[in-house]
Amino acid sequence: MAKTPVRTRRSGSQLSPEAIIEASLRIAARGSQDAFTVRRLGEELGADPTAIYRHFRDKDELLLSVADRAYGEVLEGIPDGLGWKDRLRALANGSLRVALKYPAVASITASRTTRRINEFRIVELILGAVTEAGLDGADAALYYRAVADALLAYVGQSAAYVLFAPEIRAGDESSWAREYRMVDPGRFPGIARLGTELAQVSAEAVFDVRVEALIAAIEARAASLPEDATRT
Amino acid sequence: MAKTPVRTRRSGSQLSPEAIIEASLRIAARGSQDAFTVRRLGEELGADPTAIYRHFRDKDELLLSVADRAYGEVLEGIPDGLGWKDRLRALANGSLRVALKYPAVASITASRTTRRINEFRIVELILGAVTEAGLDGADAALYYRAVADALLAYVGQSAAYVLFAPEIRAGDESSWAREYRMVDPGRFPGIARLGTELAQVSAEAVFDVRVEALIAAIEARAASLPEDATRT
DNA sequence: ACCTGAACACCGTTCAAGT
DNA sequence: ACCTGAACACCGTTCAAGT
Repeated sequence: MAKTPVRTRRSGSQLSPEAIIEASLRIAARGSQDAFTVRRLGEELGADPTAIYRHFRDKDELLLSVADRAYGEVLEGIPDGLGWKDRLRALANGSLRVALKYPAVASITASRTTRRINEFRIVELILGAVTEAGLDGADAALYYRAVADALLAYVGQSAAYVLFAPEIRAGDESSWAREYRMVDPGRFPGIARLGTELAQVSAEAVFDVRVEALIAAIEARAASLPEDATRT
Repeated sequence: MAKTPVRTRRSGSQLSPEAIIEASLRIAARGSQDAFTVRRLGEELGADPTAIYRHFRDKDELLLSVADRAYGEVLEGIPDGLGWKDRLRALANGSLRVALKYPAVASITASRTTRRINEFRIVELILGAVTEAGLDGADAALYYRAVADALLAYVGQSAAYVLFAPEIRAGDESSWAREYRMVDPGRFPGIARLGTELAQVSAEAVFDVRVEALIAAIEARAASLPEDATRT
């Protein structure tokens, strides 16, 4: 029984890069209950697992293409007409949303460059925001990188976390309520005093603090520049 | 030929958790040229690969123990007597240094909790810093989490990056000089205008911006509180 | 031109057998 | 009480063979 393929699309077997990317996203959307492997991909496509090597050099090239498709989903969710701060907030929130939708992709992509069209669009969006904030030249480049790398790191971290096996996650989550509540108050006074508050912090609030810290840093840098920085 | 084990410590084979952790750190310190696998660990110890299961439940439990040992190295590098800002800077710089020393460990630990002694000490250090900055209660807990998660995300991202195969890294690094220089200036004016500056941003400068943004956020939050926040 | 399937060189982990 | 080694259920990828 247990071996019948999910979708039997054999014989014809007309594969294409698009079909493979879409199948990858379907698998990635299943989160921790379905690993994103070449063999699983073959099953999902109703083809031999190695058939994808006819359309992508290796799994890494496929991954970058899939990630760029996910970037496209992020961009679709960002409305027009926002000021630079709200544009960055929309980018951050959208990135987190899409990363949690496809955690297997987001967790691997966190330190990668897709060098594809939607990444270009996101780079342009961030550059536009820091420029609108009043930065230019080396400053704009530096703060662009800080924002881009930080966002990738944040959402990649969140994605990796939801991918952990449930037992591991349960252990990590309960640690504030267990191990951290049993520390010696003499040796760890801060932990003992703030144990309750530490257990109650929400991931959303932490994410907000981190995003707002970046926005404030851009604003502070722009404010520290000489007035004549009103570029043409 | 090619099969002689690196260190033959057989027959006696007196393994211990400490010896296994130290062998793990030696392997992890070899970075991308030597994967941190159970089989490699057996070779390093001059024992059968599966012998470690007599001392650790599974690879994950070993990893957390190894990570906590690495946290100890971070703490050793932080001098006494620093103010809260310099303490956080020393923690950030030390974390990055140790993460790049043992990238295989740091890249996996970025979204984990070791629940071991040195993690407690780092939590206490950060809590002490935000308290000294003037935060308390839910605020202290929230900004603790923002700092801790951000640091883990930053150094984990950096560690994952140096672990990539050289070809992949070369492709990512050259992208600013190649793909990003060939974009259509009409469609991506920001990229076209700042291409040179983007290629020149250093990873250290980006890291600094991110760390200083966190410190400034703590300071701003503390400054926004009513005066009477001079706790007992 | 594209797909198949056996095969290779890897993983982490279990378990019966040794000492 | 601890270590060994065969074995299992996985990985990504190559390549000769099919159509």
